[in-house]
Amino acid sequence: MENMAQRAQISKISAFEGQEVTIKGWLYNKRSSGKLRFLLVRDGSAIIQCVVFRNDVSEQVFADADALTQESSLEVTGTVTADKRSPLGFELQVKDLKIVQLAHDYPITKKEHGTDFLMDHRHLWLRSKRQHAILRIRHQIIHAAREFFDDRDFTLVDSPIFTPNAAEGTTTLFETDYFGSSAYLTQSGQLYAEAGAMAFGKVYCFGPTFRAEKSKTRRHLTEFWMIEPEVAYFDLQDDMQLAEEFVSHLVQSVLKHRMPELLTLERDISKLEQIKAPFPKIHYNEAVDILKKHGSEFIPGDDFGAADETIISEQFDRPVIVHHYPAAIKAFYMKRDPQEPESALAMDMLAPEGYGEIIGGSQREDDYETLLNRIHEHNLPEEAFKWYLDLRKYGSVPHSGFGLGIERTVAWITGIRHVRETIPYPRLMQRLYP
RNA sequence: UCCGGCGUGGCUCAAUCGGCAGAGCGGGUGACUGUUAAUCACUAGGUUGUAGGUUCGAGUCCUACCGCCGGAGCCA
Repeated sequence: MENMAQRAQISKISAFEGQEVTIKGWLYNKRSSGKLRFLLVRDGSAIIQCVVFRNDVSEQVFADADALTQESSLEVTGTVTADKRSPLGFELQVKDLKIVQLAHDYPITKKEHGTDFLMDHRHLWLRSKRQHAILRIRHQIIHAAREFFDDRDFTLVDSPIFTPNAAEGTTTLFETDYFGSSAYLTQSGQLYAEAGAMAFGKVYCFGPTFRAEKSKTRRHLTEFWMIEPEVAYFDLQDDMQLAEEFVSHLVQSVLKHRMPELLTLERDISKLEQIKAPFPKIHYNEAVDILKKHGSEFIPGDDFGAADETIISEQFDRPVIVHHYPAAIKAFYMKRDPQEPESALAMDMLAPEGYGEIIGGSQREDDYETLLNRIHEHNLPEEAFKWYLDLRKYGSVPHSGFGLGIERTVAWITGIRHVRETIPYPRLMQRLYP
């Protein structure tokens, strides 16, 4: 391949109409008809059909086109032409072709495969259209999340992954050996974010979190990503408003920038278009009334099960925030409402269409003595929380925050059933490879 | 951990009442000048998850084990 045509990215190919370009990529699929070979070439940005006509190329080039197998890497040079038959709108009339490497027996074929097989080949599965669409939307959601907080003058203050103690008990933590003593993988960055809020006013952290729960459902991973804002001088009302504006922004950003991907996934766009703040906000007791009305066997005072969450969320056309949960079922650090001491100033946001809880948040306990008592009541080691208690000793203020699970949010917005496809390499109870 | 389901070529599946293990895709060979999961012809490819049992005969029935899937609990 001696000629030096300009290099083109397929997604930007319209700018090169009529010109000769070189595309470097991989063979996505190949079809043929007589003296024609249709090469579907992908370069990571998009897929373009490259047409090889026997009379236009050397014998060697035509033979190479014939020999190409699925996912072989190649460089192809030709003229960009507009074509109404093409989904992209453009094709490449091939003049020259160079095989970079010939792939043998690519395991993922054009017919359907089972999830377990595909997950065993997750490193290759990422090349498929559907996975591209999902992961590009994930990228958009993460971009929009950072953009949202950055535009509001939040500072990114990340929390550690190794932690000496548990935020809410130790049973669901992954324990690791840390130079002879124990360290746990974090299950929330929140406590550290609180320290950040006392230093910077408005902060967020964004990173992976780990839960050793033996959960086998479509909503659970053992390793997932969470974005957690925390704000000083913020009460529960402020927190709920921030949460609804945040989620609204994520959805609108995906609608604005990732419509082709949503269409690839056959997402019902009308369901997303109505996701605009404000969201409905209901008291825990109102949620209980809804469950009663719909014949649930729910026992007031308990936390909602998956079926209960679905019943509640089905009453609304956008995410619903449930607040004032019984303090008894909530974490030790949540502040109780002085007006109703049995209730925590806590809130959860339930996504529509049965995707479950995507946000959990609260106003935090800011009184030193009260928090110390809670730590004792929950049988947590006081020593490990000394630094956390310091925050209540040196200029304590009301503050609130929440955590949003990225994978559940991606599953909901993309409309895919299971969270395992919303992360490049899902970690599940039975899945640690690749 | 509990409940339910499924293990058959590389992949996705079929095989009637217990009676010759089959198809499509992928691989190989060939045909075709506009294919869209191209199509067509030919071809290779099997210890039916493992171990035992019932039977003249087991992919099919029974027992145990292993693996996976779905759901529950817990949570984001």
